[in-house]
Amino acid sequence: MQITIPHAWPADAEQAVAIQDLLAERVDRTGPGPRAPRLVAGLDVAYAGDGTGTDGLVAGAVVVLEAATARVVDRATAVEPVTFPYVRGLFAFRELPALVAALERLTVTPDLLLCDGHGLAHPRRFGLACHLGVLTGLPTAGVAKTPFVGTHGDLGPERGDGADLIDGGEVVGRALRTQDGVKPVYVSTGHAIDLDTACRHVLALAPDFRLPQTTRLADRLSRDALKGAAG
DNA sequence: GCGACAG
DNA sequence: ATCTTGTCGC
Repeated sequence: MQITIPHAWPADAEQAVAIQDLLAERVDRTGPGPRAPRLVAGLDVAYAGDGTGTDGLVAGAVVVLEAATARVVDRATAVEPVTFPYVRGLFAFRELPALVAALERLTVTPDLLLCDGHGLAHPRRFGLACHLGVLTGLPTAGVAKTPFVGTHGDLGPERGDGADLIDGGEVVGRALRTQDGVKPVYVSTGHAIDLDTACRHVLALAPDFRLPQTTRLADRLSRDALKGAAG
């Protein structure tokens, strides 16, 4: 799929924030989004060299699963130099170049993108999942391993239990337990999907492990791509 | 100023 | 995120 970046590349954090504020208006918060997506893609990156600075490489990976069978139907990677430092709330600008390049190498168009990180659960309501949603026009959701913004009450101990993430008086995501007695993941919508639907898909994609298969496979693929390119 | 900090 | 020794639990 061809992707056009609708903004100049930011030279510093201030410009990056301005871009987020601008593009945040383009986020589609309408639900329900795809009830039964045929193809679900997982995205992740791996770094070589400095994990926070601008010296290393970033490998982006996309793995597309057929939801009904959990079979891999497509995959793509791209390795790029890191061009933006790690700044809280702005790490999308570190990962976007590699992820967009990988998405462009896909031979199919996914019905849903699951990103490693947050979507609306972001200080400016524009986390990586929202950014990728606006760029691609596809439904997206974020699955993060640790909370970022917001607070939530206690959630039950069993798989499927959840508690809404509240920030600034609004629901921005949900702490969702995907395995009995295991730490929850943090799901937030990115673009063109609602929270309940996103959580349903995340749960369905995580039958055996804490993280969805899409994320696990993309994580492994991004590390492999890095080895083949750098190390 | 201090602590915390998506990946 | 990545590096990496040591440790706990199944």
